Amino acid sequence: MGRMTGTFNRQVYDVVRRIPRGTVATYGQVAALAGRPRAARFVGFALHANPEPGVIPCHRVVFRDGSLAPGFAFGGPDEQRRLLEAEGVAFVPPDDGSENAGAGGWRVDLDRCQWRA
DNA sequence: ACTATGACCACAC
DNA sequence: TGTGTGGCCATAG
Repeated sequence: MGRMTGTFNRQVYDVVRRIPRGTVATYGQVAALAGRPRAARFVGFALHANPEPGVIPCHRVVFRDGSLAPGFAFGGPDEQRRLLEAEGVAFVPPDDGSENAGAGGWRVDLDRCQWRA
């Protein structure tokens, strides 16, 4: 395994690894903890290049809004939501009042489950 | 060696 | 209140 990760990515993975079970962190939050408050965008790419699936809990990283990533790599947003619910993460229905949506409408209750460093 | 692009978020107008 | 744009890491072609 050659060095395929730069300093920033390693910082990101290290932060994500420290997210406690049953809690979630936002991309911006991870970016800030990694030392790049304005690099939330690159956190997404860093996690997409997840070198150790199953080891790095990238499913605990969500949008600032609490919504999940549209193209989750482990089997779709529905799988990510399943993993989070299994850990006891609380979800809230869409503001619209329409709960027919799958994982797209439901969002994580950041008020209660966001990780605080 | 250079260009293009990708799981986002905060701010200006 | 809504829309547009900048930020700036790493990888592939």
